[in-house]
Amino acid sequence: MAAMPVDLQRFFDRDVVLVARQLLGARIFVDGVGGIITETEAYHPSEPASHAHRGPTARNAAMFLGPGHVYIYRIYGLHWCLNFVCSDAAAVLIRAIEPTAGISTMIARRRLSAPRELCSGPGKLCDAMGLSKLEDGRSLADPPFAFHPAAAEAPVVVGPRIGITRAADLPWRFGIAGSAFLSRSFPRPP
DNA sequence: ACAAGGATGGACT
DNA sequence: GTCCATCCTTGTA
Repeated sequence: MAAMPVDLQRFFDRDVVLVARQLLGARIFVDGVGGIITETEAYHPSEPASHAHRGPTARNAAMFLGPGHVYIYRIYGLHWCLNFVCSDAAAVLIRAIEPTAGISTMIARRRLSAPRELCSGPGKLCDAMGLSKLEDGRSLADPPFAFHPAAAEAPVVVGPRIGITRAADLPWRFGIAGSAFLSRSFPRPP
């Protein structure tokens, strides 16, 4: 296993809400299949929606491996969800990606051809990129992963996180404004 | 030992 | 909009 490159370590070893914002526009590939991150959510152990809120367990062990690792868990007994670990066992859930590479592979895995449906949800993008428990705890610096930070900051829309019951008021969901590749639309500001 | 329920997606009305 | 598949982790006894 290669050492975590300094720049990757630095990118993720910061406040999880800042990282979640700055991940918009970054690119992630798994064996060359992937694209541009368009939607994220931040989870911090200090709030009860985080899987690390009650400390280390067998499931969340990857959250305690340090910044730049991948945490993948199963949800509702059938889907996988991809997270990037930050400082303090916090993590960013990747909710949507705009596919740019390996699209024919994604179409084969998803058995759908509409580009907008390939990675527009946390479970969908794991299916499209072939991610499962096997990749849980691996480093983003090592194969099969390739990660490239965003070149420029994208215009951001903000809203409450999806599908949670606790700490549901925190505005910790972020998306690229105007993107056609979000999991669902953001609520209009009041 | 056991019951509850979840950071979802797809099918359907 | 509603319904629910499916299973593993977790809290509680």
